[in-house]
Amino acid sequence: MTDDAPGLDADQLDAYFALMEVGNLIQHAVEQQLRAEGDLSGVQFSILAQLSGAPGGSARMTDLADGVVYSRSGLTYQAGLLDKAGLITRRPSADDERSTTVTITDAGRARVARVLPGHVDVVRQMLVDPLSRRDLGTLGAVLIRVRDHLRAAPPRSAKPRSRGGSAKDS
Amino acid sequence: MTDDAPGLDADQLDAYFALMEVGNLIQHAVEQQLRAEGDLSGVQFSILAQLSGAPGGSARMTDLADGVVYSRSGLTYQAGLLDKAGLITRRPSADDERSTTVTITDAGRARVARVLPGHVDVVRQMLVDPLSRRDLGTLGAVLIRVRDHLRAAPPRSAKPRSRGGSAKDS
DNA sequence: TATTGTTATACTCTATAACTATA
DNA sequence: TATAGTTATAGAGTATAACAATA
Repeated sequence: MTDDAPGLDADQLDAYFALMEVGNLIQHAVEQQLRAEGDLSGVQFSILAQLSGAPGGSARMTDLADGVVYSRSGLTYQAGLLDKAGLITRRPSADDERSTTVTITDAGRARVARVLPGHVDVVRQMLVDPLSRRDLGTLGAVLIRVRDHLRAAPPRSAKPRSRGGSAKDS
Repeated sequence: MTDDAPGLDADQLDAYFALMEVGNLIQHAVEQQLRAEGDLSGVQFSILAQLSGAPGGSARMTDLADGVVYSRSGLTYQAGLLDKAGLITRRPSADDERSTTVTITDAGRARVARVLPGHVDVVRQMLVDPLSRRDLGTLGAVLIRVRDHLRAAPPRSAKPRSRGGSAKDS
């Protein structure tokens, strides 16, 4: 239907703009809270949170990169900061010496625990409270569908690395 | 109900994480497109788009700041770049000499027109296509409700400036 | 005195390319 | 040769505080 339309209709644009504005406002508020209460950036918190949920509190750099999008060097930079702060440790992986296994420390878990209440508070105030439980459920369901779609179709064309794969067209 | 709950339940967290991830992925893609096709950052595009829709293609710096969130100095910086590029003009406001009236130029409008198709394309691919029209409508409606809520209750506590207002408690 | 905007400055973050080491 | 990660470096962007000018 929307195949050769030069633009999007009003509803579609509204949804897009609202999504971006809401996302930015929440992100901004969350980053302020994380910085104030835990001296963490949003990215750093994401890394720690991801490790918290991982088996053994560990993951390889590559796994983390998949969840944080950023460039590898950017991840190395952030991991360096977290390491220096004693919130994670890094060591060569056991099975593959090329890999680095990142592990969250007790201090790291404590830091997450420290900022989590405030973090949750911000999310609740900005996103959860203004919606009925039912609407929030709907929102989540729809967004998860979008997310899965986006994960399945990564930055087509980008990623000179990591995608490697089958069809080398040169 | 969720009054003294220490955390959010799984559904609520899912919605939050999905929102942030989708927002970040789209923003990232959009910024790449804007940079590649129009040599614009996302913020710069926002400013130009806002001016495009304003009467006379003009707005005061303060009006722009309200729509872009960032600090005033950040806005001045971005406006400086747009000015240097010939995409906007700045001059003291007629009615209030303190204010700066920013106006989009023909070149500015042309630049917006140039990047818009690709911009719309990205949004369609990432957000519109994977959803039914109905789901997208629902998504938009819910997010708009959240957005209005957030706009009504600005960064409570923040903004030493601009909020001025009634109750000076000192 | 309050408000609008700019400037100076310091800092954080991200990306690109070159490089090392292991598979 | 391909993959995992780091390093060096450069550039963009943001925020804070001090400042100038008008209301």
